[in-house]
Amino acid sequence: MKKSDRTRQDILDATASSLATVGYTATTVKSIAETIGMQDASIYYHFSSKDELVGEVLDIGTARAVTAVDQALAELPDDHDPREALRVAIIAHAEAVLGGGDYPRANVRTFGQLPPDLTHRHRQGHRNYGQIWTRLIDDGVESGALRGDLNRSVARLIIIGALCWAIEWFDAGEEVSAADVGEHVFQMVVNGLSIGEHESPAVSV
Amino acid sequence: MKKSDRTRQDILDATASSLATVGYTATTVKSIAETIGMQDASIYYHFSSKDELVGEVLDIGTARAVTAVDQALAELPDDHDPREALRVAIIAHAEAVLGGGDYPRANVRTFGQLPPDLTHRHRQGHRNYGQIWTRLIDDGVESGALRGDLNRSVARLIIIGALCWAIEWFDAGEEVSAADVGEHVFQMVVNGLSIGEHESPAVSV
DNA sequence: GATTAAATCTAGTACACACTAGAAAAGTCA
DNA sequence: TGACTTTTCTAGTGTGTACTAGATTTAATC
Repeated sequence: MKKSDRTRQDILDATASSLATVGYTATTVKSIAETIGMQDASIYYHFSSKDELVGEVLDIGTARAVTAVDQALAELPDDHDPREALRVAIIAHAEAVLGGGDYPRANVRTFGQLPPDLTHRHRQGHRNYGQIWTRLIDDGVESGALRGDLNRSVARLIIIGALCWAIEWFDAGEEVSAADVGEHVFQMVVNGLSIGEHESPAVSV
Repeated sequence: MKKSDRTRQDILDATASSLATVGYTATTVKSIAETIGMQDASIYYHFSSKDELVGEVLDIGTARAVTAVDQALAELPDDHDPREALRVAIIAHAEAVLGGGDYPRANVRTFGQLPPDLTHRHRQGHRNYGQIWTRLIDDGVESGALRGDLNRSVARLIIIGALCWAIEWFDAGEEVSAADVGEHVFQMVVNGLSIGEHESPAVSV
């Protein structure tokens, strides 16, 4: 039972890496097998189909992202500012998706290119993840720290979107770190780019 | 010479629509041909390959997005606030990509799932588009309207990212319009979600 | 209406893909 | 060692893809 588990893990790792770098379509069963020195047919001893394999990778990815954010929030002091909670969550997400391992990256990278079955399978996971952010924003608005004149759902999706899209341009080799990206998103989205006084005109939505 | 041009246009339209809704891989030559009531082989009378066809659609998409933003900026009064320029550009982008036609949507939707050749082909177009935003941010910082303590390149990519990712969740049928999304991005990114006083700690990047 | 050109179709090729069946090898344990 | 199980391989199938060649039809021109 030992060998099988290790090979299985190798397959998952190789798949996560491939998904994260080249996406769903370019991730073929053959290419996965090649990176771990196997024949493509051998993959099917461990997984019943490509999509089951990919699905498992994506499950791990969401789980890791959720854990990263939850853990960061848990480390906050009890009397924290709601803005600080948002900051910590944003940076944790950025580090998980940009700086972290292949699994969360695979999740974001393949978003929008998965076959319907897989998309549907992960809908619930995404919803759960979204709820973390919904609560953060609700807390901020209800405590009076954040503006209440914006559509909270749209605000949530904009924050997550800015972070997710970063995977398309972020380069781990450059001088800007994953945490830097998170800090920038926080600064912009919470404090704003503007200097000094500015009206915050009510937005009718 | 008339018939050919019209058919060619039909092919381009069908391709743009397909790319915008199902992405690159699921857009097959056969499916394109079917939507316009042709045989797949007939496509090759008008285009030499799938990627040449797709490339042309993407070219049109970038051109339309650039035009939309440029036009919106051109309509501003001469003494406009740099923040207002950013606002107008953001909303124009949102409307072009979310509410507009299939061509700009195809561009954003297929980003990250194109074969290397096509990706490379459009790199310059994206650079040009990015420069519009670079100028807007530079103007804002240099006029003193926007903070200068953030990495401008990162800021630019975060704004564009928030807008581009919106294509993944935006639903034209809902009560939130494309312009609403743009307005939200502007409000968050420029004015910030925060209420009242807040330190803007220098970010070291 | 006949002749030519433009446009589309029929019928295929070649290839990459996910996946299968059964033989072979590698590992396990008495 | 020998019997058994687990794991991997060899060799294939079927399907969907982009794309081609040549016949056929449709449109334009004289």
